[in-house]
Amino acid sequence: MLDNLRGMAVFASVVNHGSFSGSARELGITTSAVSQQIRSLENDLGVVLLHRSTRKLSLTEAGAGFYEAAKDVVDAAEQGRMRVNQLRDELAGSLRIATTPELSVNHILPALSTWLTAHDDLAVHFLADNHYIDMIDERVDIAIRMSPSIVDSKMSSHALAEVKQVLVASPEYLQQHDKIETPKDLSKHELIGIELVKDPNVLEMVCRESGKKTKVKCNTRIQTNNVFVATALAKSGHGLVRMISLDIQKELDSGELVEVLPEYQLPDYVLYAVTLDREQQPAKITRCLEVLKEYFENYSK
Amino acid sequence: MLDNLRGMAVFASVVNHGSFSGSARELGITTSAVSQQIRSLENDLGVVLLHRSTRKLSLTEAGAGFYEAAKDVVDAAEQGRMRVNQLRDELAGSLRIATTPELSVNHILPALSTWLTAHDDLAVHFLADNHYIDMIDERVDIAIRMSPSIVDSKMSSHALAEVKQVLVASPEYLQQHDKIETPKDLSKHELIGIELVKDPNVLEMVCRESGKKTKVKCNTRIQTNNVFVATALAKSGHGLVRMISLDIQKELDSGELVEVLPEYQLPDYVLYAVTLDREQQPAKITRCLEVLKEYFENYSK
DNA sequence: AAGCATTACGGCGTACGTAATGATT
DNA sequence: AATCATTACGTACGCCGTAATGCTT
Repeated sequence: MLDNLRGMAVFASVVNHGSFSGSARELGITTSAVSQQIRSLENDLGVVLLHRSTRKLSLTEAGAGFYEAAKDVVDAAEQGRMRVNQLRDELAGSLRIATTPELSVNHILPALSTWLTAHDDLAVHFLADNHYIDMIDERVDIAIRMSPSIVDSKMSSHALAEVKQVLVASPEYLQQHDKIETPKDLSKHELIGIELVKDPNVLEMVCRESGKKTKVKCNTRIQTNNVFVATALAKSGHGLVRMISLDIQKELDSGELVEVLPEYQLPDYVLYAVTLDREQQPAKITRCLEVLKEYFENYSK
Repeated sequence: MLDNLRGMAVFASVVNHGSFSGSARELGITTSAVSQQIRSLENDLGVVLLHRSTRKLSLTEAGAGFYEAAKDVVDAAEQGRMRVNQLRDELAGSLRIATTPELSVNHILPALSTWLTAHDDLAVHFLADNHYIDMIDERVDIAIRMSPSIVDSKMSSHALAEVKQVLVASPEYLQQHDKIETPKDLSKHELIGIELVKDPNVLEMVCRESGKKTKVKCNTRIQTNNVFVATALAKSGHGLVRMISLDIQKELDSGELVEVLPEYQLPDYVLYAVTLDREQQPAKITRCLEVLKEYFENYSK
C-alpha cells in the first residue's frame, strides 16, 4: 500500500514530459534519480512500463494503464494539498464557535458581525449552550469561556476581557425590601441563583475603599441556569441577582435594574477564548481571535 | 509533487481505522512510524489534521478535506497496481504481432487460431507488412522474422523452426524449357525475384551427396515483393521461384508446383519470433510464444 | 493494568548525486 | 559534439524500530 508511491509520481512526470531529463528538471532531481525510480518501479511491478530508445520514450500497454493511475495519484495529492492550503490560509470553510447563549447574543455576535459579513465564504456555526462541551467531539474551533474554567492541557486560552461581576436588582425590589447598606444586610435578601457558578448563594465582596473582604450567604429560593431567565426574574422583582456586567449592561443603562452596593465589588471574571492548539491554526481561527480581542479591548476603554 | 505521498497513504489508513495502532497493524509498521509520518505530514502542511485524545481520533476540517484526497491517492495507486497485474498475468488487453502477410495467413493464424478463440479477452492485432517496422513505435509485442534479420541489442530472438528454401516451378514451365539437371543449367532460366531477400538473382546451392557448393546467377526479369504474387507467377509458368517451403507447401502437395533440383539444397532460414525484452514479459506474450513454438515443433515432425 | 500515542535515539536502508559509460542524432 | 539514459558507487537523509514516557479507561 505504501509501495513506490514516490515512483508513481516520478513515472507520471516522466510520461508527461516524454523524457527522463525533462522530468528530472521539473522534480528538481537528477536524471539518475529518475532512472532509478523507474527501474525500481518496474522491478516492483514485474513489468516493463516504457521502452526507452535514448531519444524517444514509448509506453508499453502496462505502462499506459499504469500511467492513468499514476496521474490520478498526483492529481489527488495536488488537490489535497491545495484544499489544505485553502482551509489554512483563506477565510473559507467552517468555523465553529461555542459560547453560552447570553454571551453569544450580547457580545460575540456583535463583535463578529461586520467581520462575518466581510467573509461570506466562511460558514460559521454558533454552538450556544450552557453545558460543557467537548471541543474535539463537537469540532469546536473557538470556545468562549469564563475563568476559572476547565482547560485541557492541549488547549490554550486567550484572555479577551476582564469582566466585572455585579449585584443587581430592580428598583421596585429595593424599594419594597430592607435597605442594603453593608454586605451583612444581604443575608436577609433573596438571591436568584445561577447554577453556572460554583457556589450560587455565596457572595464574596470586597470593599473598594478598605479592601476588606466579606463573605455573605443569601437565601436562594429561585434558581436557573439561564441568564436571560435570571434577568427577567430580577426585573420582575424576585430578588437580587449576581451577574456579569456584560450581560446586564443594557438593563443598567435603561434603569430597569440598578447595582446593589456599588462600593463593594465581587470577584472579577476573565473572559477567555479557548482553542485546541496554539500552533498551526488555520487563518480563520487566528483572525477570529484577533477580531474578538480587538473588540473587547475597545469595549473596556 | 513528490512530497509526503507516503504520509498521505499512512494518513488515509489511520483515518480508515480510526487509530494509529490499527493502521500500523495493517501497514505492517509500528505505531511509532505512523505517528512520525502523521507528524511530518502535519508539519509539512502547516496544519493539524487530526486531534488525538488517546482513545479517540477526530479529524479537523482540514484533515477531513485532506482525507478525501488521500483516499483518492491510495485508491488510484491500488487500481494502477491491479491493472498492471492484470495486464501482466492475465491473457487480456492487446497483443500486437507483426509478420509478413504470407506467414500470417499460412502459419501464424493457423498456429494461434484455437488459442485465440480460447482467450477472448485478448485483442490481437496482426500487423502484416513487408516493410521493416519499428517494434517500439508500432508497439509490436512479437515480430515473426526470418534470419538473418536485423536484431536490436534490446531484442531477443526465439527460434521457431528451421525453414527450408526450395526452388520451384510449374510442371508446364519445366516441360517447355530446357531441362535442369545441374545447378549450372539454371543460368539459362528465368528466376522470379523476390525483393525481400538480399541477392534476388543469386542462388547458393549445396549438393546433398557431395556437399559441394555452387553459386548460380539467373536472369530476373520479373520481380515482386509479395510471395502470393510470386506464387501466382510461378504457377502461370513465368519462371522459377525460390521460396520458403512453408509458403509453398500447398502447391507442392497439389502438384501445381514442383521442386527443381531436389538433390541440391538452398540455405535454410530460421523462423524467429522476436520480442523486445526477455525479462518481465506479460503472460500473454510468453504464452503466445509457447503456443507458436509448440505449433512449429509439431509441424516439423 | 492494559491499550494507545508520543518522543528520543540509534541503526539501517533507500534515495540521491557524482561521475563514468553508452547510445542516439 | 551534444543530449540523453544507464550504471556503479559512495553518502546522507529518511524511515523505522526499540524503549521509555504519558495519557486514558
